[in-house]
Amino acid sequence: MSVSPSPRRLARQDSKPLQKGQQTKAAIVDAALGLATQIGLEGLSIGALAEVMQMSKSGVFAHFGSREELQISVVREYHTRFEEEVFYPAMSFPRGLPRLRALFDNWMKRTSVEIDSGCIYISGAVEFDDRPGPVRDALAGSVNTWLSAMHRAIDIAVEEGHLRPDTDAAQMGFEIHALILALHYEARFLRSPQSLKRAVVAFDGIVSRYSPPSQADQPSVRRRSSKTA
Amino acid sequence: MSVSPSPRRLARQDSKPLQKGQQTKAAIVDAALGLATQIGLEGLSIGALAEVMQMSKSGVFAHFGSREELQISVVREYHTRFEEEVFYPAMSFPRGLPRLRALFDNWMKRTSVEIDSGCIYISGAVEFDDRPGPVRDALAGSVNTWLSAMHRAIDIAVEEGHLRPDTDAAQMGFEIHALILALHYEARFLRSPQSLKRAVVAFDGIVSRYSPPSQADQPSVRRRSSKTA
DNA sequence: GTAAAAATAGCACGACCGTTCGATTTCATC
DNA sequence: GATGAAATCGAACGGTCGTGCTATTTTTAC
Repeated sequence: MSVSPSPRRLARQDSKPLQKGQQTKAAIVDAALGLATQIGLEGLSIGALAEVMQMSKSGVFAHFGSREELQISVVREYHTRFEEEVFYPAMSFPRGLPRLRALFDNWMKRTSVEIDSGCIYISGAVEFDDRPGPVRDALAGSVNTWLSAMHRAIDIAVEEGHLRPDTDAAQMGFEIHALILALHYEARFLRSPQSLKRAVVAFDGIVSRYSPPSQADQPSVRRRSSKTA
Repeated sequence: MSVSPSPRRLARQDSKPLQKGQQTKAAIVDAALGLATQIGLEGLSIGALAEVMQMSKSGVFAHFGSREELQISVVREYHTRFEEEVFYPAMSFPRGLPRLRALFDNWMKRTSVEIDSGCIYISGAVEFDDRPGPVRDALAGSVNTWLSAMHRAIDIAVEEGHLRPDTDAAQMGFEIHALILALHYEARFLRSPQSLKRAVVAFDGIVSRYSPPSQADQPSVRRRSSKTA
């Protein structure tokens, strides 16, 4: 947690004054997220987490009451950061294609370029696709929220005339999602250095396929603001 | 193993006659593969495997000598079946686009339609992307072999004139691979029933983008043998 | 400063893990 | 059927796991 959740904030309103413990809980979740992005939500163990935090196992455990609750906290924290680093920054871009492209760019960076790479939306999907329960629900809920946001961005691009009027947002979203998954796979597992470039090229291909026929036959080159020029 | 490895076969040539044990070892690997496709290679435990096989833990263990060797055996078995069910059947299709499409169709079915779905090339990639060792090597080797085979199919389609001469096989392979990953993700984790259709539509989109300009502007509809007609 | 409350530590439990080893059973071969 | 080898079992070891208890320390509130 770079920005502390300001423990004093909730001192008002009732008798629960949000003590110091909440602060260390946030620190624990932060460390847990770091571990989870490397070894997965299932690989996350309270013992290892306690060692990183230099605390006792039971001290860590007491903050959550169960391992499952810890995992859910991690998913929620990841959701928050994903919003902050991928979604909100893209919202300041102009409606339509520029915004959609910003979403994709941020998503790519978040997923496989950053130091602590490894996306728990991807690893978690593999770990929990056969395991029902609250962790899976939290995971799927976050992913669906994010995918819906992307669909909305596509719809806006259609409204703005940047994409064909008959564009199926779910279909195009599927194809964009696919690129992120392939980027994650080939960059992280196969260690193919070309994959980032491949994802960008493929994204341009998708966009050109959904572009209205009025535009050039091959608008596949990058055009961030060339439309206004 | 539906077809037994014929224990008598090696009775010649030297003193190792390939006893009955090899047969049960094959049965163990078969059961292990079933477990691994559901809970992953990492989730595979010798105890659970022994229970399925109705054997003692040590009886199972003795066939492999280590858990890692068991995992590698599972990867090799999966590789063999993947070849048999995806690669070889497609080889009987005509060179070029029909064969490439057959590869994709078989791959789709294998990956997310069959009963025991869950592809260890996908789950394994997530589990071992940060964990070096022989299991990871075996996994990456198999995947690379398969991806290379697909690249060759693309190159053949170029030779046959079914795709543009400047087609980058690695790029197009990346995009096709992406569709399989998205299909696995959305069908298996998000349980979206539309995903198979989306993958097919997206594949047609990719093919049309790499099709030579001589063909129609929108050859995105299925055309298995319409070219000859 | 003192007392209540919250946070943390220490310890132990039962369960499962991979692995080892010696005993025992099953098999292949003469 | 006897014999040696191969396959399998049973029990145990050290380890880690999540979790539940009871102290003890630290923080908060008056």
